[in-house]
Amino acid sequence: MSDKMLLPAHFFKCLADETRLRCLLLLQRRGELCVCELTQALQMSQPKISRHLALLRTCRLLQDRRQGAWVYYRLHPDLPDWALAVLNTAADGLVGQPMFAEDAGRLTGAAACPSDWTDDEALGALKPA
Amino acid sequence: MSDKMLLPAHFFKCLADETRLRCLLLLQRRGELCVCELTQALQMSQPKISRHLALLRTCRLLQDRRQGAWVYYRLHPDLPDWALAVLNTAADGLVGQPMFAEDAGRLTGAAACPSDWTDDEALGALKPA
DNA sequence: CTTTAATATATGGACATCCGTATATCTAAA
DNA sequence: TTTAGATATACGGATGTCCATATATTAAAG
Repeated sequence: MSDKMLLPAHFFKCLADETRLRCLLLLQRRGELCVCELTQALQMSQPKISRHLALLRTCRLLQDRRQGAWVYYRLHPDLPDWALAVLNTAADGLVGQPMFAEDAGRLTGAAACPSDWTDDEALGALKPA
Repeated sequence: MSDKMLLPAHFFKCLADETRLRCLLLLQRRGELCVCELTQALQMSQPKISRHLALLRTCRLLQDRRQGAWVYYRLHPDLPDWALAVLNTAADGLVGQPMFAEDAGRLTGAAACPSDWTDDEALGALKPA
């Protein structure tokens, strides 16, 4: 859990929890999501989601970006090739399973935070406030 | 841990231990190995290897085959497509890392059990003894 | 039946993980 | 500065994991 290289077994431990796996697969598909969107998609308590996201950030699987009151998470851009390949393969293979499909479905619904911006807008606007 | 469908998070938990991951990747490459070969390749105690293999068999990731005093393990033929795809992707991406390359290297060395048979010979011969 | 080699399991302790609940932090706006 | 919403962390307790050691099982050979 330090700043060392990502060990394969450690990486898989991150995927070995249903909450974390569902977050990661959703982020692999959607690119970037805030905590409240994930909370709504997975229908879990905010502290539970937040705790797992913090774990994934500490392990360098996720990167966070603060924008006002919201914190957006995405897959870490420095993820090793093998890890990204595993995530992509897992997402491709599991996207059809009900649990993950339903998570994605709940995401298209009500969006309480400004998540309908494009990435460029989200990254460029409202920052030099 | 029962006879239910393989849950993704449960599958990844099986990969989340270094010993189990090394066994699985070796089996993905070599097809079939006995306990003593794995013990030698990973340089770990026999009870430790055996315990992890039993876990993987219980979870339906591995299938075992008894041949005389030896027990051979291989990836379970009924593994779901998504699980096999993840294993293949992981093996492709990790085969170059020292730890896994060294495991494979120790396998080519001294073979105490009749592991130099082909699969056909191993499956067909010496059975109606 | 005894021995030996290969493999499996039992036991118990050290440590890690996960969760719900409560509370703290942070930001924007009033 | 107060308020409110979004997010993070602390605290305990229940449960799970991993290991080393010792012992049991199984099969072939003698």
